[in-house]
Amino acid sequence: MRPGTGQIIMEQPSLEAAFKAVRNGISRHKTVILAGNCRVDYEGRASSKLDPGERIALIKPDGSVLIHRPRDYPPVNWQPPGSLFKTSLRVDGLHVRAFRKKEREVLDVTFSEISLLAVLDLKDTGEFYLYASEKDMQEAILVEPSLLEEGFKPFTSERPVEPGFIDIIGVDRDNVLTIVEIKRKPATRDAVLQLQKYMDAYASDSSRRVRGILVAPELARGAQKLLASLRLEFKPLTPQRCAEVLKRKREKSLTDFFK
Amino acid sequence: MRPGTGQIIMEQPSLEAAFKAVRNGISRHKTVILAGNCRVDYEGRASSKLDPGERIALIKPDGSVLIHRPRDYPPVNWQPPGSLFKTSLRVDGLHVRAFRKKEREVLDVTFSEISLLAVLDLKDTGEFYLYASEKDMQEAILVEPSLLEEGFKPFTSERPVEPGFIDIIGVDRDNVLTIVEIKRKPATRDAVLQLQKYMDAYASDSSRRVRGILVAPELARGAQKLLASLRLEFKPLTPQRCAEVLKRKREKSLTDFFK
DNA sequence: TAATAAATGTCGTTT
DNA sequence: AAACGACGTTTATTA
Repeated sequence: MRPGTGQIIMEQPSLEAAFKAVRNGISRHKTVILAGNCRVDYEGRASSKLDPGERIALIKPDGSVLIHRPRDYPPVNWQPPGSLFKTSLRVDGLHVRAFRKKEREVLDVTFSEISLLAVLDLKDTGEFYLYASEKDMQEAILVEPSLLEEGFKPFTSERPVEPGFIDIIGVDRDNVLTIVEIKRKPATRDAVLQLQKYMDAYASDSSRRVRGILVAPELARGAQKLLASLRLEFKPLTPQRCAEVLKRKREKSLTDFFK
Repeated sequence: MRPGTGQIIMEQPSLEAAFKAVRNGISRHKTVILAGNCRVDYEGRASSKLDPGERIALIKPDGSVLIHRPRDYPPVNWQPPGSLFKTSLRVDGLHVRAFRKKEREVLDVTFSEISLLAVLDLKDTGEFYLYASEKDMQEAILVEPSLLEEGFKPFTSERPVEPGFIDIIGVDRDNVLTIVEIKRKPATRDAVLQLQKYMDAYASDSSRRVRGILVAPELARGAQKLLASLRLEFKPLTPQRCAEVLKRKREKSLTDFFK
């Protein structure tokens, strides 16, 4: 262990040395990384057996465990936060049991060989911001149509999100049919053409006037000219703004519920 | 790098050294672990920003990426298999971009400080066996009622899985009403009492004889006596066996489909 | 390629 | 505690 870092990193440690470091690391709520040959057994809602092979085990201070093979996005085995641990040294290797009493789930990992052991003291207080997806922008406009423009009335069925290809369809304050295409990134010429395609579909079987509005945080360079020539409109709106509106609406509905 | 192991492990490497090792490791399809202070930006179906903090980045040979904070089960940011990489050394640190062109998703990780770097060559060919859950055992008996006993006929609606509290209900070869309670683990006294509860519910509004069968891989010690005194029955059956039956059935139905 | 269903889904909120 | 819905769901299966 290097002084000042508070972390332990061992390459090809003996099982005995690894055992001590892992047990110590877990009890002190450090983040433990183990890489090497292991077998894994899970018993709970289902049960599983993973024959020996080289994987990475990640043990977090909050009691979550992840066993990762050198492929695939999801862990092959895992245990959610709140797990308890028992570490032991056995004849077949270093054994770590992660279990949740309440859920009656047990995860057993047995390392017969360890190529890397790291006990890290990770400090992570950084904020995580998740901005809304296009779907959320759609929902925001449906619950607060003035985000598009005053007087807009979307056609809504029971469900807040309409199926189909057109993001939103409705009528404006003058009862003019209005088709809305939403992009969460600067709208390109492609986005304009996409909207035009929907416009064509409606214009073909209707002689009524139809408005087409492209909603996006901004309009990309080449798109502006095309938009104007096709007599389409642009409404600037950011996913962030939509996220705020949705959040406020949810808080409001909660307030209404309690009053 | 230790000869014979084919792996690189560096503690507190310089960003320059880390850059070379990471770029090399990714291009050679090794498993790369990075731990240290980083910021993460994601842009795709949604967008996210993760302010600086200490995390673990896992880059797999199949092109999947996982960014793990020292808490929580799911990764805070990720990229599924098939991602492409661009690694670069910038003024603000070691930058790794994982992107998927088709899905138009980009993940950017920038390490300003690295406490651990590991480039591993994990060999993992071990088989993974997932045995059935209780629900799967239920389905196995419904598609192959002889698993319970010859002549058993479960009441089945359109769907193979019946809703409700009783696992399976049906009639035996003599047309006697039969209630089945399934446990995927050794059945305890509680399981016996649970079955008895369902029996009582049926006995109360019916004078017909009713059989109660407890299905489980084995009968726990204390349960055997209770079972006998309540005149209930036990049928040994393992989740593994059910999984095999289901697999065979699926293969058969596939064969029938093609002939 | 698109639609559907399952997952040891997980994780939150609401009842 | 149970139920319901969302998720950058992911994943496999099927039309």
